Amino acid sequence: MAPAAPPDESVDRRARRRQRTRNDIARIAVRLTAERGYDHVTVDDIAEAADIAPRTFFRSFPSKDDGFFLDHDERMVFLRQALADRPTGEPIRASVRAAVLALAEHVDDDQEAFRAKSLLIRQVPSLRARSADRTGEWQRVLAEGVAQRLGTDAERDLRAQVIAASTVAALQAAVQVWLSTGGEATVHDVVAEALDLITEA
Amino acid sequence: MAPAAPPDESVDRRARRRQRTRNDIARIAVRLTAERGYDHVTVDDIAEAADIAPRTFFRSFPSKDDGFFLDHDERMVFLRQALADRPTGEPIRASVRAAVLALAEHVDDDQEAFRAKSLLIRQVPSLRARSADRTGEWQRVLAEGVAQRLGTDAERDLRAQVIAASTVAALQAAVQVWLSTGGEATVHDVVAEALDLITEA
DNA sequence: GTCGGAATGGCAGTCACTGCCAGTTAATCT
DNA sequence: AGATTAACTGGCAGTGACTGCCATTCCGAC
Repeated sequence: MAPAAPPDESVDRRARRRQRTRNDIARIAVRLTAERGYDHVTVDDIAEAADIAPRTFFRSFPSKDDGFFLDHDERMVFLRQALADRPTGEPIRASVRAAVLALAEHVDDDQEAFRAKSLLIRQVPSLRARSADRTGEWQRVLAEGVAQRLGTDAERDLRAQVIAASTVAALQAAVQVWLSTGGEATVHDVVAEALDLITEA
Repeated sequence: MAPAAPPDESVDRRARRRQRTRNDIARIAVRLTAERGYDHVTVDDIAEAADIAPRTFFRSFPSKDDGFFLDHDERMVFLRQALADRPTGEPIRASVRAAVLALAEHVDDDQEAFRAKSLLIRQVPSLRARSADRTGEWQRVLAEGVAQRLGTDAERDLRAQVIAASTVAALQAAVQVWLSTGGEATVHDVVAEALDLITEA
């Protein structure tokens, strides 16, 4: 038998609790790594600092690295939605641009945390690789959105793929430059400039 | 005292021998993985099939994954050189385009092997992530070449980074589409088309 | 209060990878 | 040829990420 639908509140409560734990663990993992360096922090260390059993860590995150990409999934959802929300009449590049800029703005909320985490990721090979892979997922999201607009099959539409890929690449490049320069500009502005540079000769 | 310079021949011999071993191991690793799937092949399996001790495997490759990226370093050197070889008067985008196309042509030699390996990499998360990271190195090479031409500092020059990033992204996208479609076109042609699409509205 | 499912913990095992030392090979010198 | 020396290889023990399994605990629902 299907169990009686539980009152919303309790479900939310469980989910929220779970989410809070994840946040805590992630925060601790990042802090410890910043302090001691990635390979001087074991999962056991993180677990102990978070006051959980090591086994439990892997119930919250599939791997040690995943604590560093806590908000990735939400951002993917956000990006997909932001793109879908653009008016259908708008030129496709403009829509993509707007969606990505919305995402970038999202980041400016906690620039310092973002900068710290990004620098860490850039330094550690396994995190860097993971990050690059996840960037590929953003690209997939964009490509699908674009293909949907164009009425094509994303995987086979070179145009959609190139638009998505070059956009994400520009975003990525903008963040890297932002990290390397003092950071007097906001992420949003640098990204905007980078997006303009794609199509410029 | 510095040892007397050894006759070239012997040095080359050692290097060649070493290179041959590496090739052998890599080939075996790819074959086994294609047959059984990535996580049903241990390093011990590969070592045994290659008739070496497991410990020796890690003398040839820093990690299990690295066998799949055997020729990466050569390609980076090739790309750097190809870009440096372009005439200084040429527009920068044209130079980058020519260099990347030269690289793509390089691949058409053994399309089938390239396709098989690429499909494998695309399937396996850790290989995919590693691949994405190495793609980032190509981007760095291109960005440095571009910055040198422009007389700027690569890390801080947004324009150089965006040109490099969007180019590599297009290359990447082209390969993915090539993999997804039947492959009636050559890699070179698809890449050329992708590069054109970057700057197109 | 108690029932049932979800979350947690602990344990043992696999596998990637590393440092260390010993044995082997192979190039160089006399 | 035989001694010397450096590179290559192998084995061993240890660490750390991750997994499957089972016992325990927690907590909302009745």
